[in-house]
Amino acid sequence: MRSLPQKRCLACAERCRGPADPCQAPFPSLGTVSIYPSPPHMPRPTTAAEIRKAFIDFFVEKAGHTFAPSSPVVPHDDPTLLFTNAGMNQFKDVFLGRGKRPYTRAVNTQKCIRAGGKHNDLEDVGKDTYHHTFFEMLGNWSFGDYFKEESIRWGFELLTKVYGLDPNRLYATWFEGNAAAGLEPDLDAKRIWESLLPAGHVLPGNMKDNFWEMGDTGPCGPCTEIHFDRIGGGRNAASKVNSGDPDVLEIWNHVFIQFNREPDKSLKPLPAKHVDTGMGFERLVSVIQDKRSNYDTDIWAPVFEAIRVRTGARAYSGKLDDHTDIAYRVIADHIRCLTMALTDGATPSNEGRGYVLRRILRRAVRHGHQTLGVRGPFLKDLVPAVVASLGGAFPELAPAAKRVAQLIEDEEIQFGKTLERGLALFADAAARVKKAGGKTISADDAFRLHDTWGFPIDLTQVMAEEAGLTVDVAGYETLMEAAREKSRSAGGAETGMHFPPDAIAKLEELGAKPTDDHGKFAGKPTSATLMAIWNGHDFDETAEADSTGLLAFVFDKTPMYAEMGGQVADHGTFRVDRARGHGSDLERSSGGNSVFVVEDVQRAGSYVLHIGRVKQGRFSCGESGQLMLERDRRESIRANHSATHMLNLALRAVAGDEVEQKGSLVDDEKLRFDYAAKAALTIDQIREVERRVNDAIKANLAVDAREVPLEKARTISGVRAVFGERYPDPVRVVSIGAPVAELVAKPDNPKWRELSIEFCGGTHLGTMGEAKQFVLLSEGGLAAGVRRVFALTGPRAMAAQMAADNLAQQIKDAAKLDGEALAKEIAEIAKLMETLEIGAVAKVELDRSMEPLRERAKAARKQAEGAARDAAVAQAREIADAHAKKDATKPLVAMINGADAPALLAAIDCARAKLGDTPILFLSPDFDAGKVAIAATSPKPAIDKGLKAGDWVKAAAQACGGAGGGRPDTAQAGGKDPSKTREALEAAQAFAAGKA
RNA sequence: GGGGCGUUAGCUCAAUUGGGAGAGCGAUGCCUUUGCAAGGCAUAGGUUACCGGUUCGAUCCCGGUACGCUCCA
Repeated sequence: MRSLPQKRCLACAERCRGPADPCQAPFPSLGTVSIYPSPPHMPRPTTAAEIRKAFIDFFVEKAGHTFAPSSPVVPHDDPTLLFTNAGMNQFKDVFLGRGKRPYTRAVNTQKCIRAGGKHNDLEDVGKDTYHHTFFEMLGNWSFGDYFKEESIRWGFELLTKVYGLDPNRLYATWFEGNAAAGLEPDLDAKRIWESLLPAGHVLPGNMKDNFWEMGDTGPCGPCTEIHFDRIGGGRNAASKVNSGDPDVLEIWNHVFIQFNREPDKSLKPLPAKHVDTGMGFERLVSVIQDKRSNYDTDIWAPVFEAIRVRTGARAYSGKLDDHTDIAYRVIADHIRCLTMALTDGATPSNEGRGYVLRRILRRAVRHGHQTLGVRGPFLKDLVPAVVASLGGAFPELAPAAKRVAQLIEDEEIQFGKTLERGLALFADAAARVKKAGGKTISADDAFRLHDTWGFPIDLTQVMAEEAGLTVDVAGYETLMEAAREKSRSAGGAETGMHFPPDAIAKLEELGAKPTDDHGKFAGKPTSATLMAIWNGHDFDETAEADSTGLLAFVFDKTPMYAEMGGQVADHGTFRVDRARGHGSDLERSSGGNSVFVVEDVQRAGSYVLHIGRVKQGRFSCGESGQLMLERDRRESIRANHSATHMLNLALRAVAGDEVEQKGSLVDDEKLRFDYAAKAALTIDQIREVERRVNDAIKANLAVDAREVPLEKARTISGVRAVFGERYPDPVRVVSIGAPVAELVAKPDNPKWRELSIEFCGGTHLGTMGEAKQFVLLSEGGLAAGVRRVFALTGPRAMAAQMAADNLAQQIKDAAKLDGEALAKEIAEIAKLMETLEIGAVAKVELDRSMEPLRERAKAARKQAEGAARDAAVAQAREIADAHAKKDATKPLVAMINGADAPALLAAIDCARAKLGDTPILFLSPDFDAGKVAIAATSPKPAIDKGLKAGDWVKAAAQACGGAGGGRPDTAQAGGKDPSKTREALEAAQAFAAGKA
């Protein structure tokens, strides 16, 4: 390792080349920026690791940026996003005006995945040199701080001075404007670039290339792209910019965010202007290392080597259309993506992002199996190579490696099963085609193989080819498109209230102060002033009871908790009681109270929105009144939230330290807790978890919450923080069992590990005793490696306990019953156990105590069935013997007592054995059930004469109000009127006589 | 979020106009064999996932729920 001193350069001009030298000629237009230090004298970064480090160092050291580590590729708090797909994702709230950071300049390398969403590069991976599902995005950001001038000039300096790229090979594009969209050209960017680059290297660009939008709505603005010509040599490559030429490629995009795209498609200027830049790391490395393909850089070499060793394939040779090389690229890309996504907490599954991961994995497996000839799981063995190559930049990889490899192996095995089943189904389809003399696997078969059984279409094609068949791919595509359309068209409508960033800005303009919500923890009735009324589109001055739809009220202060951190919002009311002196004289004289019912509470920037409806009267901005929350609801939520913390602690104690919170939901009815764990909890573990939480309740442990500086708070031993979550500074620490002050006084005390200490902004109990009782309702799997438990507290928990106790008693009482009464009672109890809320432990115990009862009921049922059958057979024997003595050839019609359909059939069998070729019909009335069972058999000779058993029983059944049928040789029927048994018998006799 | 498919004995799976729930493997017992491997015979094992509906009758048809597989967004 080289380690040269990083001296600041004082005579940079000697080494710096290029048209603009910031060391010598600082940007004249920028007072503060011009004095940033000169680039350090260090060797040109050449390895990927050096290049990454140089980027971050440049912005941190030169321009006061804060290094903000990459957020996880799995966004924890953005449901609109499948994966983190750009560097700005973690700052989205800042751009939307909803959040703030303690800094205004940030830099990082962001882990990104582009697959499955709006940006989907999955299908392109392997075919070219630059598409990846996983990649790093280098970026620097300004949050209402510097703008175009600094951003462009620093970018230029980094590329030319630090990385040593030749300015004559750089090109820049600027937004030319769009009259139709009402957008001015970005002449600022044009001017700045013209001062830096050779003439002819600064090019206008259109809406598509140079106007950036985050999505259909949201922040947007013009951007300027920096392109690099790999060939150089003094040529002018301007015509090749943005033309798809792989040798002239975009490397860095600087976006200047200054507008917000509204739902009605109009553009509104943002209150604060931002800079968002992104530079593809892998691409930059290829440029600096002078390789024509990203895959030829040192980023991929270790992963390729691991693939070679594991699969025994020949070495990677970098050819574009060579199948082995394609397989190398696909597998290397996909294993990087999978390792990172799984490390960050995603799991392969059958929906959402998990499904994207499953597809990625299967694609890699197929390339390995089909092209490289591997058998069995092998991707899992490549994880260490990824960790080795990326673990330095992303320290979270190494500790997760073992778990990730296990997940991958499980998934590979599962895919193996899918393939095996698919192969069998394919063989079936192929055999059918061949039998019919065809040559083509039908579109239906191909589609079903894919859609229902997950058998990939290209595999079907390969298999068909080997069997000398073809596949109707065109028809398959048609079916596929139809299925896609069906999925798309079924999109649901969005609900809720839209509160755009410019509404926040307008509130600020109107001088509305941020909502003071310090009272939310106490939740006491608060006298508040109505500052603004938002109707979903505009601000109103007043609101009346007959106005339809939801409104959002903003107050100067509030006792209500807005939905956050998995805790639901408070409900409540806002009242103006004019008789008591609120409101204007006019309104008072008009009399009456006004009531606004709050159904939801949301945060928007620093404001709290109280969303609901006017129930009575009218409201005007500026009025004061009482804000009150629903007390019972809040109490239940508090109990459930504190219990959730204790549950987290208890789970860790019982199921091991690897228990990692994956999410939680606390509302007024229950609590839900998701966590990562290898195995399901045993019933004993559930009992133990329950006991621990209940012990805390019995001990009436005090719950304390206090804000602590983040740095300090992180040092408290045993503190629980949700992975990937962003915490404010200072952070609120919630501790159960010791005052926060004590924790902070001695943060490394190992005793704290036994307490529940979490970063949490939710509302909690004063003492655990208020929760009264805790019952764990159920435990189950959510996805591979993720478990979910539901639990209750307070009155609901007590009710669950009582229900369990009652059922236990009911089961005890049922033990005294016998026969049918017992069976009925068992069914009754089973139904109650399904419908009632009962603890998981109680459920298992009740089930166990039911077991002997079920056994007994079953034995009794079998015995009863056996007895009924024996009785029926005994009667049949007598009847048959008597008949044999009289006239064995005549059809036999007789009544049997107390036989149901199966018993009748047994009786028929018995009689037939004795009588040989005699047609037999038995029937048996059941007066209790109001039914008549009928069964008949007819031997071949009788059938030939027209006595078909099916018709015979039908004739008998119709005579007693029923119907029936069956095969000519055996048939069953039933009547509904036992009082007409005689008629049925006569009808059967008559029918048989007519045929014989 | 929307589709498709599945759930039958301990396991793998059959069962068509809706009419008597089966096979193979495994288990158990007995027989054969000096013993083993094995073979022969017999037996047990089922609320056809759950709930409701249609029907004289539902594994089968219809609706719902749960779980699993799978495709799409």
